[in-house]
Amino acid sequence: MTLAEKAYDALRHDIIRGELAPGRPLRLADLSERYGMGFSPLREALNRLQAERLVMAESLRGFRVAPLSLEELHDATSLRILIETEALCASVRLGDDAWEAGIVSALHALNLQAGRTGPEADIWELEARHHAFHHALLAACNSPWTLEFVERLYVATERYRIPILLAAALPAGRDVQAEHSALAEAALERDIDKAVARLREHYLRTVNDLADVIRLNDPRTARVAAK
Amino acid sequence: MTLAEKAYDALRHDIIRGELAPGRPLRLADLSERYGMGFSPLREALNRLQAERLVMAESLRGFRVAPLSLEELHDATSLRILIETEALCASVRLGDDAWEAGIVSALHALNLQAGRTGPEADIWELEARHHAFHHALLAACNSPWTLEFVERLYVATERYRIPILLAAALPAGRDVQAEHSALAEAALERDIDKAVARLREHYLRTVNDLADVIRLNDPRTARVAAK
DNA sequence: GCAGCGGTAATTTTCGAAATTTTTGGATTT
DNA sequence: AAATCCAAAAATTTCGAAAATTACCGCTGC
Repeated sequence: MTLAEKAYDALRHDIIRGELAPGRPLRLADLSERYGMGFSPLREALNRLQAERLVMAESLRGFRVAPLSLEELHDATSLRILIETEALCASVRLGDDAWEAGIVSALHALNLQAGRTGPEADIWELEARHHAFHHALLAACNSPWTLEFVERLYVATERYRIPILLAAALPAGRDVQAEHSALAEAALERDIDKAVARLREHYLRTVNDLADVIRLNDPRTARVAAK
Repeated sequence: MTLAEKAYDALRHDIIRGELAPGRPLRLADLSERYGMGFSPLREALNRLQAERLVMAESLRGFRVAPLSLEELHDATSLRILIETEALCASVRLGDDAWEAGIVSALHALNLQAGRTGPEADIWELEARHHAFHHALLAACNSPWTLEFVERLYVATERYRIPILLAAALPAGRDVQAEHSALAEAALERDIDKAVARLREHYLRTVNDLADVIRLNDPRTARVAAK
């Protein structure tokens, strides 16, 4: 693995997890020290991330972490629902035994981690298994372009979930694991309409929860929201 | 404009137009001579194009122009229809006077160029206006993510149209300009169902024409197709 | 005939410094 | 006091060479 690839993985990892905060300038001298390499591999990684919209670049003024906005969250979620519901339809139609097994396996692993508490509870392991579960549902859709866009939108929206993940601040009255199980159940039963409806509901609830948290944390709306 | 940006534009341009053929290795020494710059800006451009799937990279083995395949054409077209029909719905719902004017203007410019013959006929100017027309239809959808994906899929499918463009080899019996006019008409009438149906038809006809030409040019299927 | 093996050439990758541009801070002027 | 300008500092961008890896080619041995 080349240094440029390591730089890409490390930067992407740190941006997605929020260790490099949205909007933060990415100075080459800093990154060079942080990741222990020269400018060349870093610039190559930054250019790749720029094309993925995780990094913004301005001519002769360097790079910064792409900012977040409530508008973008809604935009990305709407498109996600459109693309993922279509992909889910295709997967349910085309999925074979391996697809079913992948869903069962990913759901089980996700539930195991979700049930862990104390020192075993690792929010990032949970996040990885959540990602894997959603991917497993769509894996049989047989469309590389769809899977690429799904991945792009997953990453784009994952950054918005970090405050909730870190605070473990899910609203009371929502059982996300039950939603996942019901989603898997509908898919395995090959009930397209039910599966699609549950996927859409799952995302709409998530985006609403996220929007609430973001509004609460936004100083401009904090007073209004606190009413 | 930095050299890296010039390199990105030039490489993208040459790949899309087929001047750098699909599958061709992109050696840095060649590119350095071709574009008159050092390795650094070229590598940055290649990394951006890799993220856009116009270039494939393999660790320590350099870059090559991304190959084409009939499967990818069908995959990209299906997804294009899904995303663009949704974007067209939104545009028809949200579009204002400027949106309507943009469509009328782009259609007129496209028709002007399509009518030109002899030395005035410039296939690449026609292509640019075709691109602009399709963009104008969706420009009011108010979704940056959608527009990015539309652009990605347009570029991905444009490479397949080059043989037809260069040969001016459209099948007899198809009037593409009439399709464009009908599409614009339905959109301006705010008839969502009609506009969406015409857009879908437009793309399905195109992909069928392209598939025919590709099969004809493919030595493996040439004999069968010639029957 | 051909699979394996060295060694050379070609190529990619990375670094460090030079060139270029932007930013900063203070002195000067209006 | 605000605006302007200039030089120093900081940052990005680019180059050219060094380092590392792969590809090629003739050779050997079976």
